[in-house]
Amino acid sequence: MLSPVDHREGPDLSRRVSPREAGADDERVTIRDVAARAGVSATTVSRVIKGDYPVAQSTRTRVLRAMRELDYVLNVHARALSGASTKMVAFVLDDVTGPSFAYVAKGVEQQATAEGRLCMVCTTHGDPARELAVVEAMREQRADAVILVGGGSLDDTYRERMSHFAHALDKAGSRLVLCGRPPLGDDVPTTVVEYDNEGGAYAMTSHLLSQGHRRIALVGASTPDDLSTTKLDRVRGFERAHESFGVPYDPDLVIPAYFGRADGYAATRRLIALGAEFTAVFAATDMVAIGVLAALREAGIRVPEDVSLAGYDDIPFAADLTPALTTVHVPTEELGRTAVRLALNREERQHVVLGTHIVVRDSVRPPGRNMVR
Amino acid sequence: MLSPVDHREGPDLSRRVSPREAGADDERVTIRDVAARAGVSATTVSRVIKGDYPVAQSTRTRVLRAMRELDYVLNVHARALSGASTKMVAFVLDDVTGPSFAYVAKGVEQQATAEGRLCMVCTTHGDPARELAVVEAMREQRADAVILVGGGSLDDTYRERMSHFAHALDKAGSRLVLCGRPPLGDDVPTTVVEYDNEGGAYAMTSHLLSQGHRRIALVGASTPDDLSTTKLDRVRGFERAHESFGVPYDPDLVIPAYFGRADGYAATRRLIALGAEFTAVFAATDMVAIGVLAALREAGIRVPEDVSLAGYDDIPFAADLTPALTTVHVPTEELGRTAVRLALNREERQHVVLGTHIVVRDSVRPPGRNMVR
DNA sequence: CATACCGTAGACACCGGTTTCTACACCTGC
DNA sequence: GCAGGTGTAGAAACCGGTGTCTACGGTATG
Repeated sequence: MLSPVDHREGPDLSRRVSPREAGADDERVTIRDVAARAGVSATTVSRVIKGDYPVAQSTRTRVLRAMRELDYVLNVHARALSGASTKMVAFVLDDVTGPSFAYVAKGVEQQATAEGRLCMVCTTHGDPARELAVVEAMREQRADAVILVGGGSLDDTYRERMSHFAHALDKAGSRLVLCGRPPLGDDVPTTVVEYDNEGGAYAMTSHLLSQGHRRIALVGASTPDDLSTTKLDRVRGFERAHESFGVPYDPDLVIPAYFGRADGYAATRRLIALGAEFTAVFAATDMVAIGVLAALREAGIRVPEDVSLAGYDDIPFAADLTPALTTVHVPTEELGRTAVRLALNREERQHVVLGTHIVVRDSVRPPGRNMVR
Repeated sequence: MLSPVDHREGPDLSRRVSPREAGADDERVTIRDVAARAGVSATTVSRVIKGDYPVAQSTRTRVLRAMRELDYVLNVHARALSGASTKMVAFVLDDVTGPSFAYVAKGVEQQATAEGRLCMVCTTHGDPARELAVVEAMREQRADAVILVGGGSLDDTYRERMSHFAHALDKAGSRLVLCGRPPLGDDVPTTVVEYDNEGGAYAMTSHLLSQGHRRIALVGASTPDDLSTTKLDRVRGFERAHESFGVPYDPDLVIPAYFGRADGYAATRRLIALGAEFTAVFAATDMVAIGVLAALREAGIRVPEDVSLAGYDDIPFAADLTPALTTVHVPTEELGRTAVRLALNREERQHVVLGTHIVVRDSVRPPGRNMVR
């Protein structure tokens, strides 16, 4: 409850400009208030806080006591303004409720905390325009790093503007991180943390083929309006595995679909209605797999007795489905941790690809006689 | 690639105080650089940005062009320092990967965006000390609102320090929001958004009782070291329903457990090993229910033929379990949205309780003859 | 013709820490 | 007894916007 303004100075130049006078109790305590109470200068208080300059023990004690008594809280904006890092990383994703995104978020948060950073989260709902706007906002915030998660757009003007941001952030001492999406180009200063999308799809398709499946439906290929790199890579792995096994695949079994539960469900119903022949379904994500499972079950098709089912992502619930879902594990948490670590420790390699591997559970079996249709 | 500094000005008063000279390419563009390029004062540029003061159209155009050419980015810290709101809300939760938390987060993010705010996320991993530290950090950030999600601690010194923060934030024009946890006291300036934990538990227990169940195991009661209010309320609903029905409940069937999948699993195995008699299990959360389900299945007990199972929270996967889980719906997204809305629009009521309701699916049936054991 | 007013724009202090440069007391050494 | 060093502390400029006060050209008014 100390007056925040020192009145020792003569009445001549005082009060003249004091916007403080209005609200009687708007008491924000500044470093100078602490200084006044401790009987030292603001400089000394600052030094006590930072601890990087010798301050006599007795002085330090007085200052600390004054801080406590006044309930002093540092103003990060003032600190940031005078050149210090903001100690903040920004994290941009499609949707917090995406089960894998949440785990990336956890990894980011974990590592950010470990490195003494706070964490901003922004969602884009898959809108590239909003993503660009959000990145711009992060430039205003002077974030230490801006982490973009999830498959990016391949649109040219989008890539160009994103490259611009990468350069701008770089010049400002910050960093653009692409997490789970491919680089923007060799000359663009970014940190890239990918995982082996194609390899996982290749491994899973190989697993299905080696179990004897010859007609595998892939649900979740690219739609004309969504050319996300994640999809492209997963489809490529699917194709490459067929080539390796010398097994041709039926293009009619490669079904474009978004990555939601409802999309898997709808696609499968359509597939069944069309009378397509298949012994296994490879869903491009576990969410899609859940939809596929529901549609199959509804049609009286048993999994895995009649049709095998594989997913992608290894979301936490994959193991709790009935049957437990065979899927591709993606190191989501590690993805987030790595993104932050690399962005803040620039001496490390700035492009890594994390491995994926298949997790065999109960939803895949060799095909029986009773092939669908 | 435009030179960020305008050199037209005479050499008379320039360069005098220019710490910029050192690093050749550390080009941060300020409002004054824009002003120089547009041939106006910094004040005018500021007015063009804010748009709350008349600026001649021709001047505005010149300024906007200069901003574009220099790739000017506003500095939010400078703005925040000179009194403006930070346009940020902070969001503090246990764990981003908790399925219900993610939905609260989504609601918070949604509403924050709608109100032109950015969103900080911090996790505490259930540690009250860390929660206090995080709230302190948010005070430093001058966030417009600090939203605490999830059952809080009942510890006295914790409550006292949290009350202190509430008062401090209030004085600073900010707001502490308790989301899904009870008020700290009448004199503490907080916004409280709860949901009817007890009512949901009451409704679900009533549902089970009305189906004829008389021996219902409650998995997920309070442990001595975790007296979270969420648990307490759910147990109370369970008890109150029994009273209403005039059915005594067996205290041995009220099992303390944490809220994880593994906890439900372990508790159920213990229950079975002990030879407890029950026809239904009410899991205190859906995650617990998943563990319970796994343990029952492992023991050869069918759900719902042999034992009925009910959950709490209505997480997105509840409908995809086999059998689809009967559970209590919690309006998580609305919880998040409401929290932000009330905190930023202070004229509304600052304490609301959202409703919960049961969602009947396939995991509950009237008890058959073959009761366990 | 002088005064008043309107629209527009600049000067300058200020927000709250940080940093550089300077200052002073005290001690050491010759 | 004085030059030089060391430990500690303060004054003032600065970071980059914003608010307030003043100023100036031009038109409307008495």
